[in-house]
Amino acid sequence: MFKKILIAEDFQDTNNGIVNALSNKLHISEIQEELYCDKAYNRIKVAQTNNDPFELLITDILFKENHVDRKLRSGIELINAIKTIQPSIKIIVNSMEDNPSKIKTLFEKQKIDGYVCKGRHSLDELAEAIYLVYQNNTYVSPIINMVSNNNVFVLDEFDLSILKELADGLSKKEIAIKFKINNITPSSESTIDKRVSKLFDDFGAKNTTQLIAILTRDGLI
Amino acid sequence: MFKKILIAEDFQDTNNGIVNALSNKLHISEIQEELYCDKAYNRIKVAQTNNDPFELLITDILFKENHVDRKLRSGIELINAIKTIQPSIKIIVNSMEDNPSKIKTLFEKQKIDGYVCKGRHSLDELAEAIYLVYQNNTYVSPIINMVSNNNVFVLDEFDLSILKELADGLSKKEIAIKFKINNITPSSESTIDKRVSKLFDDFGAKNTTQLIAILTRDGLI
DNA sequence: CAATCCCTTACAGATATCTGTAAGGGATTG
DNA sequence: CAATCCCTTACAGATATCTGTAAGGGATTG
Repeated sequence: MFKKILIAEDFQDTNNGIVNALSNKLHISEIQEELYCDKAYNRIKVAQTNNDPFELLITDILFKENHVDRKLRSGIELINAIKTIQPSIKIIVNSMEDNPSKIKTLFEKQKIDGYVCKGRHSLDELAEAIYLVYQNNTYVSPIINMVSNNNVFVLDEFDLSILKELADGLSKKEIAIKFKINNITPSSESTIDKRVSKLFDDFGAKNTTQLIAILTRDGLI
Repeated sequence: MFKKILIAEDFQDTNNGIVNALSNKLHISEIQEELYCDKAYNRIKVAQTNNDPFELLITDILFKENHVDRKLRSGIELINAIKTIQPSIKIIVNSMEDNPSKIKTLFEKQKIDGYVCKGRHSLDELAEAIYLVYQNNTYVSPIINMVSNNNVFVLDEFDLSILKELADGLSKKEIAIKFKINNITPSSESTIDKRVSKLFDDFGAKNTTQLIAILTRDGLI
């Protein structure tokens, strides 16, 4: 079993709960914890320099802002940074996110080894995840339906650019002008119109306002 | 100090963390925990019937849905239900919510005794809150600026009705018709227009789409 | 009780949104 | 290489949005 684990999680109660559970259930000798991404990064870097590296990182995605200046602003940035200095480290993400396509991206881009969705069985699932990841397998919380995700409509970069500008209060004419200035193509108002109308169909929205409401609520923009 | 406490919190890790911390720090003899609102309610009811009531409830606001049928769907509903059977019980809410006006409402309507915002100091704050609430004082996490809230624009019921319909894709004309049918007054399209325009100013939005984006992101609708 | 304030409502005019039609052009197919 | 498909673009017409003006009416103020 893993001997040295780091937990990065900004909620003190959750952090504490994980440490306690892992100490009791899995008998891991060294569990350290950090409340900030930057500190977690430094700790992993130092451990590696001292030839006593961490074997597993358990991290959240969202970290609350506060007055402290920080370079790494999210679990994703933390993982990216750590993977460049210690690519072999195992990573399990423990977060509230339940959007399958976002979790899929974590496995594909961040090359994580396990995903545990915070909920009524987090701790049991986390123990299971650690067990499987130790054996070079992957783990995803059963509540996340990774299969049905194939039918879900995917927003590409162009769609997202349009949607973000709309949520920012720009009219389609203004977006067309902005795209032309920034050499984003296609850029005609008509094409933007067409794209947004297609999204109405995909997401069952009657107009732009409802579309933005749906996507904002789902955290897609 | 309190002798009998119930914790209602659906995240197993958080729940576990709170129980551990309170056992160690405050030496409270009886700490029970529940992952569901309905079960928390029953436990409090039974304890009261047996003349061994809980003295303090620590609860979250949001509870994840799952396949289980449930009557009480949120911490707020749980508090309301409990206050009707045991008005004297002390209540501390422990949640991610950081909107001052929503927290203010909890104190005014749900008559809670303390509010702890989940974060890097949750456990320390929770211990402090329990200590103060035991002495019949109230507690609010310092990060919540309850004072500046006075300047924050408040959405009344009428504003909310309009905004929810807009987010649901109805045009202003359709909203006017719906209001007339449901005898919600005022109901003219012109008045609805005016209200929404005022909200543009309040929240710095250029149009309806941006307004709904802002309010949805902030969780106000 | 007259003046004032605030809310509701109507209406008008300039834009913006939404839907549908159609043309053109690059890429793919047979 | 002709046919087809898909994407981009333009344009038109019906609605919807947004802003501003103004009238009326109830509540408050002096």
